[in-house]
Amino acid sequence: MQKEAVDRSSPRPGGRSARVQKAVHRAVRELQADGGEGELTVPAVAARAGVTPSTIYRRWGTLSQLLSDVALEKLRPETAPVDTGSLKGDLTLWLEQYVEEMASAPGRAMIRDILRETLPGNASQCSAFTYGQIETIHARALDRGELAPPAKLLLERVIAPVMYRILFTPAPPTAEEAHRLLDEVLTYPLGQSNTDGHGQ
Amino acid sequence: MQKEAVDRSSPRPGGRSARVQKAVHRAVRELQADGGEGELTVPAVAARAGVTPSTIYRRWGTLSQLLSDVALEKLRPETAPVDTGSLKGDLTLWLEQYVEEMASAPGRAMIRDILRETLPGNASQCSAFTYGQIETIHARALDRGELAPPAKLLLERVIAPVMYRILFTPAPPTAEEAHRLLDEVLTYPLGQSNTDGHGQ
DNA sequence: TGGTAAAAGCAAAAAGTTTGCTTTTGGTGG
DNA sequence: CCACCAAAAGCAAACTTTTTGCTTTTACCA
Repeated sequence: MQKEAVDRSSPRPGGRSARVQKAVHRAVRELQADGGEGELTVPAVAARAGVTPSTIYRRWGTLSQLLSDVALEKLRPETAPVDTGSLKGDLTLWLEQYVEEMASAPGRAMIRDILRETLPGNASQCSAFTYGQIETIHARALDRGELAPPAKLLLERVIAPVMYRILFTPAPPTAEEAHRLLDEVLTYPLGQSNTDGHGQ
Repeated sequence: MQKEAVDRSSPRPGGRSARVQKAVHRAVRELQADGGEGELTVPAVAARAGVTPSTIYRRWGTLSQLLSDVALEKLRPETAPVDTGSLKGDLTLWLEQYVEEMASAPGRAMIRDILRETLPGNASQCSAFTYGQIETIHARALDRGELAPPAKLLLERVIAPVMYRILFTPAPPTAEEAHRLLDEVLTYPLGQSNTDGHGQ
C-alpha cells in the first residue's frame, strides 16, 4: 500500500495536464492564504481548483507531496541576487532576505512541507536553489577580482546554522545572528578542503 | 478543525494512561521494525496495542504527532558520552555515533518524523538532547583543564552542517566529513561572540 | 471506602482515499 | 486533415480512516 505518484512534471506541457496542475497549485496557495485554518484537504483543494479529487490523488499521491511541490515552486528564485557592487554587500542583502523569508511563519511552514516527503528530491532542489543564488554572487565577485569563499562553504557555515535554528529551536534566528555568521566566514574563510557532496 | 491533542505526557503515571502510552509506543516501534511497508496507520497501531483507535486520536491527535513522540523517545540519550580521556577523543567518538545514527535510513526517518509537527516542541527537545551530550563532554574537558569550545559553537559548526546534509541533500554526510568539521572547529574555534538562543 | 473527573471503549456518522471503468483530449501516423 | 492511441481526467461506488456523542472504567483523593 505504498503511495507512489506519477511523474508530476506535466508530461504534456500546454495541454490539459498543465492547466490542471496550475489550477491545483493555485488552489493550494489560495487556501493557504485564506485564514488557512485546518481545511486544507485534498477534497477542498480539488473543489477550489474545479477538479475531481481522484485526479489529485493519482497525480500527486498524497496531500504532503502536493504541498511539497507547491512549496518548492514558491521557493524557486525568480531573479538573480541584487548586485550591490561588492561581495559582502551582495551576500548581506541576499542573506537578509533569505532569513526573513525562511524564518517567518509561512517560510517555516514551506520548509516543513518540503521536508515532509520521503524522497529527498524537493529538499535537494531547494538546497540547489540556494546554492545557485550564492554561486551567482560568488562568480560575480570573482569577475570583479574579489577573493570569495566558495558557495559550498557559505552553505556550510551560514545557511546550515540558520536552517538548524529555524528547524530545531523555538526562536528563529535573527538578522543579527545571520550577519555574525556571514562576517565570520568572510573574515576567516577556512575549511576549503572540500571533497564534493553538493554537485549544484 | 485544527488538530489539537491533549497533554500526552501521562498525567497519571503508573495508571492506565501510562500503560496505554507504553503499549502504543511499543506498537509503533514494532510496526516500524516489521517490513514497515505502508501499513503504519492509526487503526493498525491501535489493533497492535490492543487499544481503540479513538484513544489514539484523542491523545495524540494525529499519526504524525504520535510518530514524532516515538522518534523523540528513540533519540533520548540513555547514557552519557563515553569518556576517552580527552576532549578530542570524546567528541570524535560521540560524533561518529551521532552521524551513523542520524544519517542512516531509520535515523533520517526519525528526524523527519520529529520535524513533521507544527509545534517545535519535539524538535527543540531533540536539539536539547544533543546540546546536553556535548555540554557533558565540554564540562568534562574543563575539569581536565583542557581548553574547549562551547557546546553552542559545536552545534553551529558541526551539528548544523551535518543535519543540513542529512535533510537537504541526497547523499548523507560521511564520517570523514564530520571529522573535517570537528577538526576545523577544534583548530580554529572562533565565533565565540555568542549572544544566546539555545538556552539548554 | 465511596465520590469524581480524566481517560478509555464503543459504535455510528462523517470525511477522506482508493479503484475500476468511462470519457475527454492532445499528440501522432496514415 | 482525420482517425487512432495512449495518457490523463471524470465519475461513482467501495473502502478506510477520522471524528464524535455517549457509556464505562479507573486511578486518585477526601
